Amino acid sequence: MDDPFDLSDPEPPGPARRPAPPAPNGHLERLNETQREAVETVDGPLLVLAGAGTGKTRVLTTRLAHILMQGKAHPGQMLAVTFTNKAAREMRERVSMLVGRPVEGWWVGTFHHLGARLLRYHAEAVGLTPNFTILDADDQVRLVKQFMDIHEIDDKRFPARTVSASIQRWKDRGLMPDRVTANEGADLHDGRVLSLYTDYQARLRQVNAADFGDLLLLCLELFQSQPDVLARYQEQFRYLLVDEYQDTNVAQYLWLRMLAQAHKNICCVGDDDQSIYSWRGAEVGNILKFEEDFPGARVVRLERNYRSTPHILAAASGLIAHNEDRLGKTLWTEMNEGEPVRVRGVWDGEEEARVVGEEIEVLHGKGHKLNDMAVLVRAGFQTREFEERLITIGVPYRVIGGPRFYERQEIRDAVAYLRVVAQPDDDLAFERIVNLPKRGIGQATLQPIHLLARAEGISLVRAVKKLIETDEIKPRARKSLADLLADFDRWRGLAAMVPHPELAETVLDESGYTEMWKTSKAPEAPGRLDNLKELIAALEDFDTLAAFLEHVSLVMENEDSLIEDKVNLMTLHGAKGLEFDTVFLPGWEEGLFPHQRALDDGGTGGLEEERRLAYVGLTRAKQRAIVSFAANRRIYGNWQSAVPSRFVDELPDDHIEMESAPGVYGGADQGMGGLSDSAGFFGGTDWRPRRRRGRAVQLQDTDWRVEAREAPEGAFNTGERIFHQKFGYGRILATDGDKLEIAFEKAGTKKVMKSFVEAV
DNA sequence: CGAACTGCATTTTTT
DNA sequence: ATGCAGTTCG
Repeated sequence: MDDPFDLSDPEPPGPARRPAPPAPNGHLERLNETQREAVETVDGPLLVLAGAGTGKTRVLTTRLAHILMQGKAHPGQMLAVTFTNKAAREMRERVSMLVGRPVEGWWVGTFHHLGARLLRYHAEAVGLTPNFTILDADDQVRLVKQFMDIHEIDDKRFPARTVSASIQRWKDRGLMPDRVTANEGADLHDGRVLSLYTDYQARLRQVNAADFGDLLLLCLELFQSQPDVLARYQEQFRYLLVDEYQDTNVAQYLWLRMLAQAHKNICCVGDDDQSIYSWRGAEVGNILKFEEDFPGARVVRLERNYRSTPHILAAASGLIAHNEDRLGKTLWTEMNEGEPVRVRGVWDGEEEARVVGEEIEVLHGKGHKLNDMAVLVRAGFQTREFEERLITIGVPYRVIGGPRFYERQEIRDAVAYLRVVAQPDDDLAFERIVNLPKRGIGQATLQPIHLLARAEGISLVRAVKKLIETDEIKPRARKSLADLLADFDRWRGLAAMVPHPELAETVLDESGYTEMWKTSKAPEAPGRLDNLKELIAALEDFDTLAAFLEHVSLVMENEDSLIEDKVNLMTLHGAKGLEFDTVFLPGWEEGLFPHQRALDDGGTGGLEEERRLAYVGLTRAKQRAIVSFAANRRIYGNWQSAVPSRFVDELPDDHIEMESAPGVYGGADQGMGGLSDSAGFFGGTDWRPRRRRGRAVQLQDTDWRVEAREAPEGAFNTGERIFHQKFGYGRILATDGDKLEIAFEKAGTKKVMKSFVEAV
């Protein structure tokens, strides 16, 4: 597909080539009334409000298949846009499945992917060449950093990360530097951030690069400056489909609106109650005002839920009803009642993890798959406690959303080498590897190069070329640089001769990069070498080096095979779009969830977004949801008492069941005294959840009184040998308030509550 | 130029 | 507690 306007499908259009329909409308029969309406309302703007678990993906894919099979459009005339590559891939697969053969030539992908594709065809029109580099978040920050000093930005108050984020936010709103109002620009460090943005943008052009925001913004620029180009795409895209519309930002909205103008067949699918990304520029407003933006729009609500039990659904609905800013939906289901959502107070994070671990073991023992269970936390660091616990009890788990393959240092280094070869003016890549492995090129050498590059508006590599002719650089460094440039040239020559995986291997070897890790005695060095091998292997999957590099910038993803049976640990954000039989929702405490930070700088809106997060969490559960909160939590190394989240109180009583921690441990009297005066969390020994006055609490007070264990208070001395129910025998290393640091014979050194320890 | 030290912040994340 | 980044010293 080199011609952007080439609409041809591999096969000629027309009824003759339509796939032999297994049953013409067979796909529609598996849909309910409203789903069917959403699928069949093909012409004109359509907003599908798809509540959690209402079969959104099925509607989406069936709709696309329907359009194709009705012969309304051929693939090249359809554009379907998603946020993640995973979603795009799924859509591609499922539509092909429905149609009964691979669908080729349609525009499916992420906003950025499609934006990049358009820009490659029209790069010159926006001041780039077609092989422009796509900068990832890390590159952006480093580029910003280079301008910090020139603009005299106080990096205490405005670190490069923050400045970069501000630029991103402007871009999210479709604002190039000249469009940011003076007023608003002045707000940020007297306009210094804005002027940096101007320079940053100019620099991107100079080095033939685009950041993520540009992939959309430059499209907008293109469409504005070349109406004929826009017109041809408008004509081409007869049917547009947008997934997760509540997550779109202004730039994406503008992009869509422009492209949809001719045929106005745009279908946006989303759920305002699941909008949890405002902090990265998403505008819930887009979904709230769809009907204004596209006059005559139909709105279809998908409200029948196929995922969760009535109790779970009711709990989630009751919670989200506390939000004001919503379109409103009423989810219902025909499933059997199921279990109420369980809500459990525990003493501290450790107990929380232990109790979750026990529950997992019990369920697993009853034949439930670990894959069907998930622990969803508010913040990444919270997974640690659960990981430790799961390791101790030997339950396999995976953490979803950890560091990704292409974000690893060695991979980024290697990719930088490839970028330097493929994109000669790629400054960021050049800087990354210029002294890696060590070539004796430090700040002193780099500075004049930067100055020249800046002064003449040329790339660093070009500046180096000029400077090594002079004696401005010390001989040693000059030699190094000259050698390096010679290497670059040689590699570029080689690029035409050998397949790119081989080229990559050569580059990494000859540059000394591989050698660097081979000789490294760092414990992680062998792993890094393995990763480099994996990278070379990954190159085989691409036709060209350029294709690979685009993939690296745009498609950084984790693929953890779901083949092995493991418990899933992830953040609530990471869980959106997923579902599990059993969902654990720990850490429901004020300050942690809702997160203090969201409250502080998000105000009411921030709170509502947190509540939507809670809603997302609950609605991930098919069979069981277990919410928990701890009375004490260690935050940044020190213990703090905690108050249960307001969200706990917002769960409707009829659909929850308050529990004490099961098992012999459980809260217990011990240490309660120290707590009751601070947080008022429990009312003395007779602990009962706060503020749940007089309502139908399932368990009686007596149930809350957990069997007290004979905990020999204060009887422990350093060096003493003890026994712990879970960790076994050990020796006390130190005492720390209610806790003891103990060297266990099997489990290693841990801090445990005094109350769980018995003298031997 | 590189290694050690000190200080500081520490939500969420895709592309 | 911990990690990262910037600074300082060898």
